[in-house]
This record gives sequence, structure tokens and C-alpha cells, in this order.
Amino acid sequence: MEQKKYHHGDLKQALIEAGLAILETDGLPGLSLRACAARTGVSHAAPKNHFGSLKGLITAIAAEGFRRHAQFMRSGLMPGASRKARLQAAMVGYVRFSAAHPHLFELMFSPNYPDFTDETLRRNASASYAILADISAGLDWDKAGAPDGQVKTEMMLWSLVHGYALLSLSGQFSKGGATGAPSYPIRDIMPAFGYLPE
Amino acid sequence: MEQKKYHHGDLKQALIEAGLAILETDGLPGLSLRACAARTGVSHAAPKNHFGSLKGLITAIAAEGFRRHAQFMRSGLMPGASRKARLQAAMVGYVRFSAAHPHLFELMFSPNYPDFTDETLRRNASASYAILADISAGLDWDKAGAPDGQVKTEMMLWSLVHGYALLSLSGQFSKGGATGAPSYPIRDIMPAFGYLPE
DNA sequence: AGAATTATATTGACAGTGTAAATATTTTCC
DNA sequence: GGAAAATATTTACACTGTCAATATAATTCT
Repeated sequence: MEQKKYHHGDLKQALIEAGLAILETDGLPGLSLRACAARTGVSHAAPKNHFGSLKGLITAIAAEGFRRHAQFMRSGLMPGASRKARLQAAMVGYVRFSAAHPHLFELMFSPNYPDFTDETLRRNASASYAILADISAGLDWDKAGAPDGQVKTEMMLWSLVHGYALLSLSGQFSKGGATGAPSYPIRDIMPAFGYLPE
Repeated sequence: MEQKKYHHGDLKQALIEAGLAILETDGLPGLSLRACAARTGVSHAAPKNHFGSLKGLITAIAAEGFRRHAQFMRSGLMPGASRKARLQAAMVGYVRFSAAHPHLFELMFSPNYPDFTDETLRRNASASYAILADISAGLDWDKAGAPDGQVKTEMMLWSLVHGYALLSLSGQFSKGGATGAPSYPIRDIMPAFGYLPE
């Protein structure tokens, strides 16, 4: 049932995969409509029909990126493990993804590149967000009894792991050399682990 | 003593300020060598002499951005206040800067745009980092007695506030609407405040 | 001071880019 | 089969960074 229809078959998906491949090899500056078109063997204006503009293609790539991002977070997630272990695994997966696909990660979270009002992008990003949120459900670090401790806890975890990933990519954590490797892994700078119930 | 020498006077600084102004009005996509040159009234290839490439100009803009970034962090910093208050003020300043100059902030922390091996950029970025580090000096959330708790504490604070600022900019914290306003300010999601000695 | 040298700015050109309009081709629908 | 819609190509334009060649001003040297 998936046989070649139309001129190309499924050009939309092919262009997205071309874009992902270009990101891996040439990084963000190499990503262009024309490069994606050339890589899939179509004319340079063909992408216009499926994504209206470069922003449209980037948005679609970002949406696919969030799908893979969620997969990384879920990869080390043993269902039976303690909450602490699951939280740790999800955060490690988060950072691993950013290190494995730095350019895709940067594209996904650059305020200017994708269109964050896009429906499927929002859905996929929310699904990724939900992984951390689900694990941390019920946690509440706010001992003072302030309202909405659950939401604040999610925001805290999300901010912490995201900032860590991004600062590591920028090399801000590698004080001396330009190796880019952070001094300590994410699980070591998660102070709340000390207060976290097993 | 600062009278006009050479053809323009101080073209290098003028181009940096032009770039900063363009960022405010047109955002990152509007920032180009030619636009900066046109805004200062010089030919399109003039910037080449002072910065070798677009990356060079961007790096200089980022360095100036970190200077202003540090100013924002220091702005609400009462020397006599408690450590908790000072830490809170620095983080609020951090987020305020990102909200007031989102495009500059994005440029400063995008792994691809500036050259992070640049000397003055590293120095200015380190000076900004040092503000948080100084305030948190002596703090150690790692109750288990693991080594280097000080460094980990700095990384934790830096990651938290940076991730918060960036996720706010991307609109990831505004669940329903596209207002972009985060649900809770940074001081409310800083759980460690509860454990922080006054 | 005058000449040589260096620093700085201009001009023109080239290969890329996104985007738009007009055209061509294929598929689907009736 | 013919009409209509979807999809792809061609052509063109304005814009970009970068380079080489040229021009001009400032500095340095003798």
C-alpha cells in the first residue's frame, strides 16, 4: 500500500531525513532547503510544496527531533526501578541525546529557528516534557507549603537538565581546555537527590 | 585624545554597536555583516579588516553581551544582604537580561555562532560565571560528603538559571497560550532555597 | 620634510541562499 | 477520457559572506 505515488513517493519524509543527515555531517550552517533538495535528487524549489519555507522544514525536523529525544530519555528507564533511579536515567538520556546530536538539539531549542506554535511540534515537545513530569509526579521540594509545588518541581528539573546540556555543548563547563567535556556528569550535580525519597 | 583617527575613527566599536542595535530591532536573522556596515555608513567589505569573518563580529558582539549580562546580574546585588537574597537577585538579573535582550542572549549561548575559544569572550563569560560562583562560595548541597561539592553547586545553579531562561524564551513553560510568559518566576522554582542558610 | 610602509576603506565579482511566479508533469476524481 | 488538483521544474531576483584588486589615509623611517 506504500508504493510510489506521485512523482517521488514520500518526498516530505525524505526531505526531513535528508535534513537530519545533513545536520549530523555538516551541522546547522550546512542545513538549507537547497541542500536537502539536492540530497534527495529533486529540484531546489521542490521543498516549497511540502513546507512553505525553510522555517517549515526546520519545524518538521525539530518535531522529529523531539520524538528521538523522548526515545533517548526512555531508553534506560526500567519500569520497576526506584523513582530516584528513573529520574536519573531520564536525565542522563536527556544529556546523552544532546551530546550525540548537538546540532539537532540546538535547532530544537533555538527560539528563532522552529515555529513553536506548530501543532505537531508542540505535541512532540510536550510528550518529551511529560516523561520527566511523570517521574517527578508527587514530588514536591517546596517544604514551605507554597502552592503548585508539583509544577515548580517539573520546571526545576527541566531547567536544570536543559541548562546543563546546553552549557556543556557551549564548552562553558570545561574551564581550561577546549575539550568540551563537562567536569561532572549530570547525576553528580543533582543536589536534590540527597533529599529524594527512594 | 580620542579624536578621529583613520578614516572612521573607531569603526570596530561602531560595528559592534550597530550589530547590537540590529539585534534589538530585527533579531538574529537580520544580523549580517552588510547590514552592520550599511548602518554605520561604510562599505560592505569594511568589517573584514576588523573582524575576519561574520563569526568574528558575532564573537565580539557576544563578548560585549556578556559584559552587559554581568551588569544585569550585579544590578540588584546589595552587598550587605544575605546570601539567599544575593543569590536570588543574581538569578533574577540573569533571567531579566534574557527577557530584555532575547536575541543577544540566544547569540551568546548558541554553540555555533560565536567562537568560544576567543580570549576576550572567554574572559567576559568567566566574569559572568564568577558572580554566581562567588555568591555560592562555601555552599555545598552534597550532604553525602562527595568531593568538589563547591564546583557541583556552581554547575547546578548555572544550569538551573540558564535552562530556565532559555526554556522561557522558547515558550516551553507557557502551556496553553503563546504568550511566552513562564508560569512561575525563577525564585519560585529554586527548591534549594528551603535548605539555604540565611 | 619627503618617501616608503602600513593600516584602513572601497569596488567589483562570485558562489551560495530563500523565495516567488510561471510553467510542466503527473496523479486523482468524476 | 477529460477536468481538476497535486506535485515538481524552471527562471529570476534580492540578499548574503568572502575574496582579490584597488584606492586612500595615517604612520614610520631616513
